[in-house]
Amino acid sequence: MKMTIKEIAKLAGVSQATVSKIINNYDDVGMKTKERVLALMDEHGYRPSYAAQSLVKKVTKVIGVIYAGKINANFNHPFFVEVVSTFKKTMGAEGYDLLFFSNEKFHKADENYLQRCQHYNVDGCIIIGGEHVEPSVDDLVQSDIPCIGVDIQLDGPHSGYIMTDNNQVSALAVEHFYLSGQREIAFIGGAESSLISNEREKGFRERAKAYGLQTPDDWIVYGDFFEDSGYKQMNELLKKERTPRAIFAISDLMAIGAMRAIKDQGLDIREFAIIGCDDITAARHVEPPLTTIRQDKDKIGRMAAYILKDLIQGNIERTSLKVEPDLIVRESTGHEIGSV
Amino acid sequence: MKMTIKEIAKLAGVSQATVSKIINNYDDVGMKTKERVLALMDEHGYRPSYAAQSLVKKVTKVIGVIYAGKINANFNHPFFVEVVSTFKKTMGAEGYDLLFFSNEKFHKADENYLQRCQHYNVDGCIIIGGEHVEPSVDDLVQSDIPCIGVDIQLDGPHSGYIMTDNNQVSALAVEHFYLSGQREIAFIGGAESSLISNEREKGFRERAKAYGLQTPDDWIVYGDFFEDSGYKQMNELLKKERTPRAIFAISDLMAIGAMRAIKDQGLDIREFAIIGCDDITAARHVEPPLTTIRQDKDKIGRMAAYILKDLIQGNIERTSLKVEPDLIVRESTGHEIGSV
DNA sequence: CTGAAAGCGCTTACAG
DNA sequence: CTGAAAGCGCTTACAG
Repeated sequence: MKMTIKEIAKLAGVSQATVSKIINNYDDVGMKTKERVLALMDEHGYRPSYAAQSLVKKVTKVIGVIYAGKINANFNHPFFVEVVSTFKKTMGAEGYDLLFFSNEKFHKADENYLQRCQHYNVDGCIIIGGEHVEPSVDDLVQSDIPCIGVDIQLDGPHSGYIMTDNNQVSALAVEHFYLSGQREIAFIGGAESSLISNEREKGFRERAKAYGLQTPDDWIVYGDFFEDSGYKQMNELLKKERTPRAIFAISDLMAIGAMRAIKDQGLDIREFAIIGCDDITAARHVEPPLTTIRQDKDKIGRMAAYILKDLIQGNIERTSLKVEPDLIVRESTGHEIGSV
Repeated sequence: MKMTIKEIAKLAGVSQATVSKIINNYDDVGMKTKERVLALMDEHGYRPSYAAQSLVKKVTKVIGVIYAGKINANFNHPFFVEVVSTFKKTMGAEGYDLLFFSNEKFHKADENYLQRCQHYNVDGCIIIGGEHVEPSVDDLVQSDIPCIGVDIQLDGPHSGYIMTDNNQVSALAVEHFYLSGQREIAFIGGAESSLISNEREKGFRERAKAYGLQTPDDWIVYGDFFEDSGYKQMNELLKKERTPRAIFAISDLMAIGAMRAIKDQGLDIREFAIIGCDDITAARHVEPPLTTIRQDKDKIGRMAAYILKDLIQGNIERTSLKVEPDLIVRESTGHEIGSV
């Protein structure tokens, strides 16, 4: 059933070498021979074996996909799934397939990303960054395998990384509050160990200062990006002596949790101004619809693919890119200027 | 840097064959030799080449993932992403990695799932079913490569499939309407070519009949599973001479669209009873929270993995499984009995 | 324009 | 308990 090059060669009455040259588009093969062989390959549905090819060539046309870190970098994470989806499409158009490493056996001490990449001989890989990244990621990044990081800073000899300009994320939120007449803002961050959360907090503080806005220290609290933590932190904020009216939560889920907390306290949600982050589907559907900062998932996925391709082809070496976020204004900040 | 078995053998002062036996856990190797070689492999981070191994062995420990059909079966589809996520975890625990085929080059006439599976020599594959499935899927399913289908009926010699009991999906919805005192129900289906939509419609009609409920023919309409189509179809329903008060939409997004249509018409949403399907995140957050029929994504993904494993090991041949859905009662059907 | 031969990194009877 | 040798399905100088 499954044919080999040898059988095709015999059928065509030529040597293996000739068939191989046709497969690999060498131009020193006679037209008639070529046509005959091509027809035969087509007829028998012949496809050269990946294993044999990759054993002798260096190229595999396979990209490894790694979700690094124990938290927030999962296959079904709503942000990353969009990024990876676009990445997959873009790489797919170039003929690459994606190999997703499972790390369920990772407690086994000898598991190691570099080894696995070498085992499969992938042409390159994409690393999705979560929190508490395994040290073995670094061995991979320092190797000569091209790597592109998303939301993780990679500094290997053939690596790059890409992420949203998180400073700008906060800038947009703070600016929008400022233009809405808010003068005091609370901040609900993610885990304190999170690179993303830290960048956004830094941007938040700087920008608030630049606009002369107040950000009392006890109005800066931390959740874990999920809804319940937003609910809990908002309740804490509402217990303070002075309570905030403007809240920037660095994930939509936390913002939604915060809205729920406000309602559950019997307060009027219309008297609060809330901004989230991500623009998940639910953001449009909560009451009131949530103003949010959207990351350009599409661009991130697409650029990650382009950069990785350039890295693989040796067109570039180290590189990094920040992608601009967008402000999406909805009613949770009380008005509808430029609503999308 | 990247070692071969030959180098390890030389370092250890034994033959390749001996090293190979150690890698493959043959038990006829001396303890001391084994330990020495193992230590060496560890020290040098040696990992046998996938290509070389798979060339000579039949097993690859790689599973192909195929999103078949042009519609509704995407990498980032909210339902399938959960299913595949659990599938990945379960297979991962067994040491399998997942290879996602890209089908961006698919217009190229010679693309063919069977060929690609053979090319990579995958141990088996999972096929996610959408609409308008490519005929080439059938060649794969009829081959001797084990296949497990999700939301697609597969009848190959070594294949199985799994999906929610769609008849039961409708049964739960109809029953809930019946118990809420509704006596006339409208139905918003998906594309008419959709297997899932057809099963649900069939179940809906049968069960409504069994309960003696009215389902006027012009109250049975079709969208495309997305929000806007629900909005549009609901508007059509509201133009009828007699308009429905109870609506079963076979996706949450369409249900949410329908709710929006009702509100936009200036009608009181509280006078309608609406049931969706899927239990997406937004279902909890719309006003009023949406009653829905939840599919057990986790179980589907897990069972798909178990079945595929059994298929690969030859423990079973053809098989199929229906998974029970759950009714999640929220306020869109007017009361809160047994709310989750 | 075509083919013989070596080699890619492994595994597996087989012989000792 | 260990190793020499053939073979898995390809590609690539090289010679003709």
